[in-house]
Amino acid sequence: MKKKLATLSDIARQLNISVSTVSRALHDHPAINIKTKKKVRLLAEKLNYQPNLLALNLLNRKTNTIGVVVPEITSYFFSSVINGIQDFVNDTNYQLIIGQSEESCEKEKNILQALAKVRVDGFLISPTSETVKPDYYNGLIKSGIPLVLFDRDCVGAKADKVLVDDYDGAFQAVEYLIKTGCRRIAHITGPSDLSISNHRLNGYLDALKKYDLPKQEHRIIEVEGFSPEYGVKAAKKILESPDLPDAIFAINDGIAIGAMYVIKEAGIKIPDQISVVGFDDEPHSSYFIPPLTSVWQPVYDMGMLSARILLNKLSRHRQDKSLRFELLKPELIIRKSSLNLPRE
Amino acid sequence: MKKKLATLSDIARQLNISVSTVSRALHDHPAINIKTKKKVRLLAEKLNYQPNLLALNLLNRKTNTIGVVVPEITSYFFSSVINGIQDFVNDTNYQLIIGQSEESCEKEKNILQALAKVRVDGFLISPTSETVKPDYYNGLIKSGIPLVLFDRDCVGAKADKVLVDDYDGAFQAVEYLIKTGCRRIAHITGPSDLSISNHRLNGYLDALKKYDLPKQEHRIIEVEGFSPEYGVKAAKKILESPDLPDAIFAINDGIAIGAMYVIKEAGIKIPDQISVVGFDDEPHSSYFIPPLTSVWQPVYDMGMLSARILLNKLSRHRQDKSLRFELLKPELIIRKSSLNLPRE
DNA sequence: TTGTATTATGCAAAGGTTTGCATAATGATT
DNA sequence: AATCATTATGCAAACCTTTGCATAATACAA
Repeated sequence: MKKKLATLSDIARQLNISVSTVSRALHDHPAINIKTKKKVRLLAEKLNYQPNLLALNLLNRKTNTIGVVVPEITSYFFSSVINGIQDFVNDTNYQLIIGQSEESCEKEKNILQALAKVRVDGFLISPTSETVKPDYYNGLIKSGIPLVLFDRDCVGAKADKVLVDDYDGAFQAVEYLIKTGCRRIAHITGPSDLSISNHRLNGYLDALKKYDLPKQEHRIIEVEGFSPEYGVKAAKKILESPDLPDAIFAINDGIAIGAMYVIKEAGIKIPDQISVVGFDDEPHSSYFIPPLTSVWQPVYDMGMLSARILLNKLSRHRQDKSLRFELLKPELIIRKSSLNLPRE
Repeated sequence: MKKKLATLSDIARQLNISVSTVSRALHDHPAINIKTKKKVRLLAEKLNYQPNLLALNLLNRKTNTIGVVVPEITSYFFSSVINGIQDFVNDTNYQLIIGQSEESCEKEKNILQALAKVRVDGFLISPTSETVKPDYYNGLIKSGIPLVLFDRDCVGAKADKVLVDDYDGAFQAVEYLIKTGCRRIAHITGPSDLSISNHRLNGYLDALKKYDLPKQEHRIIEVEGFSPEYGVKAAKKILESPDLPDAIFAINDGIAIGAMYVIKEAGIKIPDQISVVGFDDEPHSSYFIPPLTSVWQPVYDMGMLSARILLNKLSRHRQDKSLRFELLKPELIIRKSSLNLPRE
């Protein structure tokens, strides 16, 4: 049943002319007689001729496909970035192939390998929390496949990078907490190999330092994942201590939401007793009670920009060695899970 | 810099044998001398020979790629289905190309067209809420591209279908509400062209009927979208009326969450005064206070199964005309946004 | 009529692989 | 020595398109 589509030679045969003439006619080549062109176009239309992209791929040694590899697609964060990528790519004739590394370095490598095998023209990658060495990335780059890293950094990778200024976002959040009178600010941080964890942690620490607040080890809790259940765990640990914090700055909204749940269940008032601030500003977050204060990130723009940089690089065949490093600005969105005015 | 990878003819030249021998040697063809095979394999290894898939695609007239088209990827629901698809496909040598229709029939058509052009071997589609005629789908099928519809139905499409028994899920939810003493149950329904809206609405209506409760038009509110802000709008409308419901069954969790927000802000107690039930059982939903009662759907399995059916179909070259219709069972997850025991 | 310019078309290679068929080379049989 | 069977290899077509170069066909000038 697999209907064979019409090819150039079908048209050529029916019109008793050569394949090359047909090809040129359809491309409006000046050397072709106008009457021939008309005949060819008419028949092509009638036969619903579609150029065979597989043949073109082979000829041009490119697929017009780019590989996107993210830790997971079920999170609002990454799916929104992909959204931005999609929207940019939509206006081009590129297609997206998407892979999930599930935070596994091994798995990431397999995906990259598979996608290199199907000859994607370039990569957009957000490294796993395990990926610490840039070797494999650099191998791909060296073999001629350009690559843009987004959201998460991998130090030493010779790739373009589009990141968010996590340090700044964290600093804003914590400075704001301090200005509203919080003095015992806890931080729930992420996997320590992850660039964003460290940048946010540093932002937190530097904000404390700026206002001469002590760094207190026991107020820094590390979690291994980003979903609410890890927030629940962390918050329970925090509440066990008799020395309660007056604010919690969580590495992301998922964690913050888990924490809020535990805190409210324990009968502690948010924000009167404890302020809570998240990171990501997920759409759901503003429908919690109280709505969650959070650091918004330009996720969609990050996707758009990453795609733009990659496609731009692909379009200039002579590759220039220059690498772009973009640092997008996050923004603190203040809602009711934190105070508006200094406490008492 | 674009390094050219080794080809069969590179190997052949160096070994002074023909390309076909090399090809056969690498495929362990019985007619090839064992010593030749060894030589070839050794050199192939050394040159890091990778078969050029573009050439194979052209030769086999297939790409080992399948197109997935969903209304949006940023929702938990669809991204989880994709997750299931990915996981199934991972163990094969198929790749996924993903498109977003954004609930626009026009856009969906464009995507399908583009993907057909790049010669995907098959489609996994969840139709938009606008897609009412199956013509374009059937066109694709007729042209030889198999197609599996998931989650949302399109009546008349001659495709395999993997759906969830939305009717049953809604019926379960509403029957449970009735059994816990609710008598004035409102329903927030979705776009009326959408199969899932109708099935859930019918489940709601039939449950009422079974318990001799009247269908009350003013308790049925239609929304055009699935995110919380639509739930807010709908709930406001419901609260305007003096005749408050004692339960709200929302078409999905997003709507339910928006509604809960408004209800709680209005100082109405959940579930004491109004029970709220959603649909989808998103991970966030259990961290609201009160945690949301919701109808869980086997999203991941739906993805897995859809992919399995499609790949199965692709593997048997003689296509059989038989179409599968799978109806997966949802499950009511009772939490604290609804009563456990009959009221009063 | 011959030569030159102009215009329109075709040939063939390239891109990399697989595979049916033909053939070369070897060994065995009579 | 001649014939046959066996084993190993190569040729060429097919998948479909683009494009440099050659050539055919026509018109025009000398």
